[in-house]
Amino acid sequence: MASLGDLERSVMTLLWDGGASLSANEVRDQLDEGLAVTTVLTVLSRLEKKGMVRRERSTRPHRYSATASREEHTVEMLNEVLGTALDREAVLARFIGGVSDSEAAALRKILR
Amino acid sequence: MASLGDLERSVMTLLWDGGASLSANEVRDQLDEGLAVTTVLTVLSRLEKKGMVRRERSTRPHRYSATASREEHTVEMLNEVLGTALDREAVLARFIGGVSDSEAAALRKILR
DNA sequence: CACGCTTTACTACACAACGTAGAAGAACTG
DNA sequence: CAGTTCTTCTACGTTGTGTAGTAAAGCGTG
Repeated sequence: MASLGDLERSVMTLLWDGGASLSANEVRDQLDEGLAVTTVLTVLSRLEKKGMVRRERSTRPHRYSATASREEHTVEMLNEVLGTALDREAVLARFIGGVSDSEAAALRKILR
Repeated sequence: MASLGDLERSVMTLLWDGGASLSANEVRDQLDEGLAVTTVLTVLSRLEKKGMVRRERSTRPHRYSATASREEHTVEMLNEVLGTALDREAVLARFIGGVSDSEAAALRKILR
């Protein structure tokens, strides 16, 4: 449902990491791929339809921002995947069993 | 990379949950969607190309089985998603913070 | 207010993934 | 060998994505 194409992901990366909202032109410039603005506009519209981008229509270049942070989005994806499991605990166990030591330490703290 | 279409997922579900290997005809019958066998064969071939299905070519109806268990596959997906995170710990923290109490308890045990 | 510049909307096309299946060829069985 | 069963190859429609042109809409300025 929230899978992203390459260009879509690049755009989201800008919106996620930049913090501030961007106009289509700013996105195009920062992408630095020599794309037409209309291309960027199309992608932004599609991302808006997917609910990943919010568009400020009241300003005159419309400004776009991510509706969720990168972390929130990633967590959503993780939950979507976990939702396909029959045995959630088994999956979680294996998944968590595979993280690094420092990550495991952090998790122990969280779970306490 | 390992995303599945609806039919592909249905087929994998049969192979995962059935345990044993299946022939194309058995898959078609168990799917119970009135599909042509050739349709099932195409899907099985595509799943084989994706590395999710193993095909026994030496027997005469070829028999198909999943190369990884459902859990293994799900964990793989989880790791793929986690791999897109910039701050893995932050993502893990939020993700784990959202699981149920009993799941959290199970994880505490795992992490000990 | 009219004109030109900027921005947006609409439409379009190519390409890949997937669902779907027919036609034809290969293999087994009696 | 003939008939039946199974597999391969090819194909077509649909959908998602990358890409962009054209036209329409909005805005600033004389």
